[in-house]
Amino acid sequence: MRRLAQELDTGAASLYVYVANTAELHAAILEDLLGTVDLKLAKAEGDWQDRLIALLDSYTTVLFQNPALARSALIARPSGPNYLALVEAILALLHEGGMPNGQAALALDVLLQVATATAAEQSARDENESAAEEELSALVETLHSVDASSYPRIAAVGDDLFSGTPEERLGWAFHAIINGALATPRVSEH
Amino acid sequence: MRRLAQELDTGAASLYVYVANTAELHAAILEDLLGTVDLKLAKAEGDWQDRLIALLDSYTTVLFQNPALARSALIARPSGPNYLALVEAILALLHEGGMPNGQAALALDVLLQVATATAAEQSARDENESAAEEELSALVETLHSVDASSYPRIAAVGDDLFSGTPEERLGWAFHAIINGALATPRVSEH
DNA sequence: ACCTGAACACCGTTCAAGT
DNA sequence: ACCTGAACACCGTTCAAGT
Repeated sequence: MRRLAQELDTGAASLYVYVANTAELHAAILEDLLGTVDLKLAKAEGDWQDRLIALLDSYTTVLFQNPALARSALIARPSGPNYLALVEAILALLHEGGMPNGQAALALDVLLQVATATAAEQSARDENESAAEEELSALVETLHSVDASSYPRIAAVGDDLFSGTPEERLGWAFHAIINGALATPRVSEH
Repeated sequence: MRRLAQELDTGAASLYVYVANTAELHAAILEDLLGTVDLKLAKAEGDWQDRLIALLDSYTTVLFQNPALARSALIARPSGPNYLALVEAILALLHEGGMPNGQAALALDVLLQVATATAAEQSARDENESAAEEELSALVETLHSVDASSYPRIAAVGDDLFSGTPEERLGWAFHAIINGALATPRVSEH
């Protein structure tokens, strides 16, 4: 609030004429930013699943550009036209892939959540790079030096826990969620 | 920091002898809290998949108990023995279900991320209940009154976007991710 | 080695007073 | 209706000085 007010050469109090609180401000900025998501990716050629993943990648990239926003997007979702257009595009692709509505509604949530959370995670690292590197190397060290008799599965999986680029890992996650959503009926057996 | 210091009848500065910053403090508290996750659920009777979901539910419940912590857990993961034990238990169940190591490593990430993000989302709502209710009803209203010709898929899916309890929705997400992870090889075709 | 008070540099939000 | 300054009630972190 104070930073934005300064940018606008006014006092922070003045902003409260236009916005109720910081959460609302964040949601408004995000809604605006969502205008830069490339919706044309949904209508390109190729497999519906690949187009959906391209669209989700575009959404993730947009969030990556604004660290603090990604974090608040996890909590306060926007509801403007740009957000609706993104939701519509995702639902349309899931429909094209033959996913029943009930499952598509849930898949939408999980896909956006994973994309948003990944951006939030990564952007936090950007803000404090040295600390993040230290923490990661500490975790890698811990997991490597882990006692194979106490933690046999961690030892067995080993390097796989960290292998692959973030992009590959996120791409796999999208694929897995889409595949799983297709195969998982909504009224399950328990 | 200041609140914890007050609780301990000391100044905030004193805490920096034991902890480098707030992120480290949060990670330490979370690591401690993870000791209350019920790992016995992994060794109970029944389907490995149901046991895995019970374990993930237990993890989610623990995070629900501490709102602020869930949010920071998305960014700074702990690396203590309780965290390792949880990771080991999840990997063991995925192994029991016949999931290859490479896929299990990625599935672990996605499952914990979804659980953590869900707790973070929900806990933020707890902190400002009235604002959250308003926001949700505004979103429901928006999605209901949406122009069916501009957003046909949103209109078609309709109530499914909000149906089901949070528990059911999260349970479905876990199921879908596990199913998808089993069916999605790591080196994909693109 | 551990603790302290005080200070620095920030936040979001409210409110009476102005135009 | 919109804007302002000032204040309130917070933060995390640092640092010189104490024990």
